[in-house]
This record gives sequence, structure tokens and C-alpha cells, in this order.
Amino acid sequence: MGISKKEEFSVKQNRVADLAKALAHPARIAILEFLANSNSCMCGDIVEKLPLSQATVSQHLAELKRSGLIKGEIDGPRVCYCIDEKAWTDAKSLLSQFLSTIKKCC
Amino acid sequence: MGISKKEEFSVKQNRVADLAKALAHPARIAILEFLANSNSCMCGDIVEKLPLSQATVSQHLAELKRSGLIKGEIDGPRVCYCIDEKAWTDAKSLLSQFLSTIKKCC
DNA sequence: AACATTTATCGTAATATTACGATAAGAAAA
DNA sequence: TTTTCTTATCGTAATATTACGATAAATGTT
Repeated sequence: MGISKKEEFSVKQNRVADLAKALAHPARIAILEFLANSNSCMCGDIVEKLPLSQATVSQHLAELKRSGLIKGEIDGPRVCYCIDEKAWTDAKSLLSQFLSTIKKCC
Repeated sequence: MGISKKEEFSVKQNRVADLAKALAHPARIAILEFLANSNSCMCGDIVEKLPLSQATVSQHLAELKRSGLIKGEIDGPRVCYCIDEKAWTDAKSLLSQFLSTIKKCC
């Protein structure tokens, strides 16, 4: 794709885009909804709920972790994935602010 | 990437993800901000403001159009791109609702 | 120690995205 | 009608994403 031009945009524009990228797959939306609505945070339970292989779910979890929206705590042989409260609050605020500043132009 | 599994998720999950995908590049964030903050909607003016070639900007505009967030009206030899008011309101509402339903889990 | 369970990573393949130059297609102007 | 201006599309290349089976790594159990 030639060279990336992302550095040419502002930090804020990049962060909004990066958060959006983390949300840009239905599996990751489903994972976040599952974490918010269930008592369980176990990776295995997520895998059971999704129509995807364990390897693919692990990749989606890694993308969510990369964006900072979730974090994983090792719990014995398992991993407990949780929404990162501060990161999520910040993300919500940044995205909401962006959404509200865009208005019809003509 | 093997076969896409998007049909296995709900319509709402797919729509949220698809809107996020439209926002998942800083150039498209910059385009929306430009449209909201400027009197001009002319494609040429957008191209001038962005550090990208005319062909690349046209592709980003096509992605925003595909998602329904903007529409383009032909105006002589030019095209006037505008935020689609109804689509944007709906998108904002859907995304805000999603953002507010996700809460810390553990 | 040997085994089972759980999750990450490797290898691989198919497809999608990003980027640009070149060119086409359309309308206005000369 | 030829030329000019504006935008879309084609062709192409590099990189990223999505998906899965196989395997490794880490921990707990027997």
C-alpha cells in the first residue's frame, strides 16, 4: 500500500481512528458485549460463545488488548479478560466528543 | 483469510462494526472534520487539505460513501460531498448506545 | 514425573486495505 | 469542437487483516 501516511495526521485523529479500528469487526463487538453482560471473563467462555476457532478468538482478543480497551490477567492456567475501566472511559469520551463535533455541513 | 464469518453475528453488531470501519483511518476522520468545520464540500478542497494524492482521497471518500455517512452531489464539473444528516444521526445514536452499554465487567 | 487443560503463537492461505500514477469520463469554457 | 478542469476508476504494489490447524508454553492435577 505504499508507505503509510498516518504520521501526517494529528495524534487525536490517529487515536480516534485506532479506537474505531479496534471496533471494526463484529467479533470484537460481540466480545465486548459478552464481557459487559456476563460474569465470566474467561477466554474459554468467550471462545464457546463465538462461532470462531480458539486461535481466531485469541487474535481478536490481542487486537482489543493492543488498543488498550481490555486487559488480561493470568489466573492459573486460564486468562481473565476484562474491560479496562480507565481506557474505556477515555475512549468513550474521545469518541463521543468526535461524534458530537461532526455536524451537517451543507 | 478463509471464509468470512460476519453473517454469524447480529445485524446490529455488523452495523456497529461497519460504522467503526468507516472511521478506522485518520484520513477519513480528517475528511469528516473538514466537512463539519468548513463551508466547502468540494472534493478538490479536501484533496488540497490532505497529505494524500487525489486518487487516494477519492478512495477514502468512496469508503465514507459506502458506509452511508456522506453523500456526493454533482455540481457542474465538481462534486459536493456532504455529511448525510439522517445517516449521521442514526450512526451517532447506534454508536453512542453501544458505547454506553459496555461497562467494566470484573 | 506424566498428563490434562488452557491460551498464545507459528505457519499458511485468502482477501482487504492503502497508496499512487495513469487514464478515462464528465461538464464547462474557449 | 477542442481544450481545460474536476473527479472516478484502472492497474499495480505493498502491507494488513481474518481465519484456521498445529504446536508450544504454562499451569494445575494425578
